Amino acid sequence: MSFTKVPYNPQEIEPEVQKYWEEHQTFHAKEDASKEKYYCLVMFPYPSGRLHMGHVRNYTIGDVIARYQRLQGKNVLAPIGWDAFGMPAENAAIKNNRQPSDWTYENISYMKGQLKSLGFAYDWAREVATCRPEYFKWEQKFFGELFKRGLVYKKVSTVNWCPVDHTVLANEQVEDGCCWRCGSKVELREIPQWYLKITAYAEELLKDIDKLDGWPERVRTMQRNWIGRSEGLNITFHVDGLDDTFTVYTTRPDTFMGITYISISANHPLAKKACESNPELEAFCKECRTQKFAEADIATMEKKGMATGLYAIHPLNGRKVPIYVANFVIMDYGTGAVMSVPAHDQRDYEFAKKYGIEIYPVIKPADGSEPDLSQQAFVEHGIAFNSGEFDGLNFKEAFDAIARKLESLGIAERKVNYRLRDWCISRQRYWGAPIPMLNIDETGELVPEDPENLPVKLPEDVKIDGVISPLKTDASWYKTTYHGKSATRETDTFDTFMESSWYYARYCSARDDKEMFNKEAANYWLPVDQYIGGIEHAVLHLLYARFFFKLLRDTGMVTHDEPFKRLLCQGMVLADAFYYLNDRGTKIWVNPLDAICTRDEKGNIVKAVDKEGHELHHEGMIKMSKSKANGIDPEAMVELYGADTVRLFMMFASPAELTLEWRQSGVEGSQRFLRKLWSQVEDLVAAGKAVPLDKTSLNKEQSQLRHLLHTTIEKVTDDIGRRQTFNTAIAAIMELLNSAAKFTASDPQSLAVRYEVYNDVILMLYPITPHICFKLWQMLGNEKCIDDCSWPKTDPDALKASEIQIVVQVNGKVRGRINIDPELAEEEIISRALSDGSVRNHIGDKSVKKTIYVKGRLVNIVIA
RNA sequence: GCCGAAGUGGCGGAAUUGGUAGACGCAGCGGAUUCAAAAUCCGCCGCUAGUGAUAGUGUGUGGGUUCGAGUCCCACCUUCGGCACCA
Repeated sequence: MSFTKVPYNPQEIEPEVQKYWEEHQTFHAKEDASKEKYYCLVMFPYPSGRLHMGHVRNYTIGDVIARYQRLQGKNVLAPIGWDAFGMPAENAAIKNNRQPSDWTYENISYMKGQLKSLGFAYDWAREVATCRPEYFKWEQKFFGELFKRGLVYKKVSTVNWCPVDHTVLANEQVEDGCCWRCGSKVELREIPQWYLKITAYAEELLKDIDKLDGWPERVRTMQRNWIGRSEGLNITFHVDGLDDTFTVYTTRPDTFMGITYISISANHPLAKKACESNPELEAFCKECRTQKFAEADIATMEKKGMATGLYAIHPLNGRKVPIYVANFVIMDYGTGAVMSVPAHDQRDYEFAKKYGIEIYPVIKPADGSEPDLSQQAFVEHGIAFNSGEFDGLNFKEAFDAIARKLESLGIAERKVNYRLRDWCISRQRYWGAPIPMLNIDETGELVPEDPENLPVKLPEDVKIDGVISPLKTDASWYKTTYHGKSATRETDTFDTFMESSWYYARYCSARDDKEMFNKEAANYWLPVDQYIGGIEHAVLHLLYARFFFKLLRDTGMVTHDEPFKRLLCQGMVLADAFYYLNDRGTKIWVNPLDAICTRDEKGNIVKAVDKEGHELHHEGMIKMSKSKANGIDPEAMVELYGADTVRLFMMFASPAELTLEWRQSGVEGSQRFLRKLWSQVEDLVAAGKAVPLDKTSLNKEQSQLRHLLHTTIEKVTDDIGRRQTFNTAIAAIMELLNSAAKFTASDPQSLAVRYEVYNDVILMLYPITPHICFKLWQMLGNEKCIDDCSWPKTDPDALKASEIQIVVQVNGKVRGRINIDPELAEEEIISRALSDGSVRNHIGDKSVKKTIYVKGRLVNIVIA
């Protein structure tokens, strides 16, 4: 039989294989109690128009894991969908005078084609788009349920407000105190918004972080810090001369006897009361309220305060301490009032210095020395003094003693506080799921829309002007009735994080039209075994989703406590960035593919010019972004190299959690590897057909190749399955193939070993480069489709080596290598090591003090 | 300021539990093939000295523990990420 070699042509084979998968519905997932399930989830994309490399990296990692688990015999669910609500659709609508929905659906359709061209093994029958009423209907229904359970409330709160655009701005949309769109100065405004009581779950969300042992430690730390639990005391004070009290929160009751003033928020009721008779204070409070309150700026903001003229009575020593309004006290945390101990709190110290308030030390270091308060506060835990009956107590003793004393007076209680705030889910936007609440006009009562009237859909054919949401101007939409009474709909929409908090559960029965999702299906698939996405969601989405899952559990929808067992956060994708300066000195960024680079002999870029001849400045490797024009279009790369090359490069060039540097030469290297693999398989097929392997009659070379194959299978299995170090798995396969390529014998048993090697290599590469493996598997003469095959098994006989090399060190330095039978006794190995020529030279006439043998690795000879 | 992660050849990175530092790849250099180029194949490739065998040296810096340290401990430097008046 003649055999003609044809070059590897991904552009031809990839669409062909993709068509096969589509026609055979290869990746349709069905619940099957007899099989172990594996739910592999990637963070669904926002349909912005085109995939970017970050998506491709995320989804390639997910696809490798899903396909690997499939070969492991698991029943795999790998779904995909669209996080389809959000601002960009409204911006595009303004710019192009279009409907947000049309823009979104067109993008979905285009990006779906892009995903398919990358060969991802998704179950497309479970595709969801969160902007579809069939999806958000259930979210609205669930919201009504939460309202009835008391987990939803409406309250007035302070937000960034643009007076020109008549809209709320997110903190990120405020630039230097001005509106990002129109540039007018942002005001703070108090408007009513809907909240979900995530703080009711703060304790459990914190505690259950301990269970998430499949999550990166940094994400767990970030969530712990975000929740920010602290233990302290709420203490009530009387206001001197008034029949009025207020409460402070403190984590340092041990410093209680050192209070010299009280700080309260400008929004504190006491402050408001004091303002009534004090116009100067009123002006100051107003300034505090309108100052920019994005948290990052607060830290660097000048600490300012003003005396209210009111005094509080210290409940233990009876002293009158002044009450100040301070711009750094937040009404939303604790009680909005702080007992100030300048001797032992740095911020209080600075404030006291500035306003000439007494500093009174009550804690000294454990060594008994006096605290030095000349430059700064003494903030560490220590021993109480100047504190009467509490003198001599350490932090914990003083904390407890003072707490008990104040509790016995009925003016204090122990209190746990969280940094976490309730989740504001109102957005003054059009392109989101309407909040399904009604205001009954006559009574002002707030009620959720009846379930049978859901979904509350968005009006169609709207005019978006970017100033005011069409929901707020369309009376035919918001005017309605509720059980015969006239009512007004809520015109705000949900924060889009609502939709992404439960989509993974919806995938379990994505077409269900009777309920949010089918409980049986959800409890079969959930929790998600592996979740993959960007680190930017470390707190936001990943915290909301955990919270939502607990809500689903408490309403009886799911049985587990946590939605995501194992989490992988992939690193950013970087590329070279180049710019030149135009006549006005503005940086003009040029795409790296358009930069012609001259490199020195070490490969460093010494000169770069673009096509028009501008000399370019090389900024280095930075995150791919539109503004730096250094994004590499995945679609163009797939057209040029094929999906398998792109996938291989992404998985090989760096570990999944680290940044990935996009290098064209590296991509070409990946393609070179696939071409070599293709050609080697062709050579093997041309050399002859495989005969059954006879393990008893192998020569040394054949045994050695089999040994390498099976140790490689062991390593690759561990690297992909446990360690998730895909780059080292690929390196090990490359190493194996480098050896296999040198093995050209074509006697029947050699062919048998070579077929074993290539079959197993192709199975191991299948999760990473599925198209080429699909074809090569067929070329090797396998009849069963590779999609239905099993991961290669290691042969224990082949894992044993007949001879191993061990290193001989003298005083810890490598001086020789000896080949031994691994079963050899230790004394014999040491005696062989001692007789090695080079080792003998290094020992010379010195005496051997000690020998150390590390099994299968080395002998260390210690000499005087 | 606080918390976290990381510093290894020209570059991306490997070394999994304290045991051969630099796997694998990129770039580079030399050669084969070719009229030539591309592609492909073979070889070299941390630094210093040496024709070479080899020797010395080397994982951000300085100490320490150990037969043995990229890995553990202490101090410091740098970079990146997160949080930030949380009482």
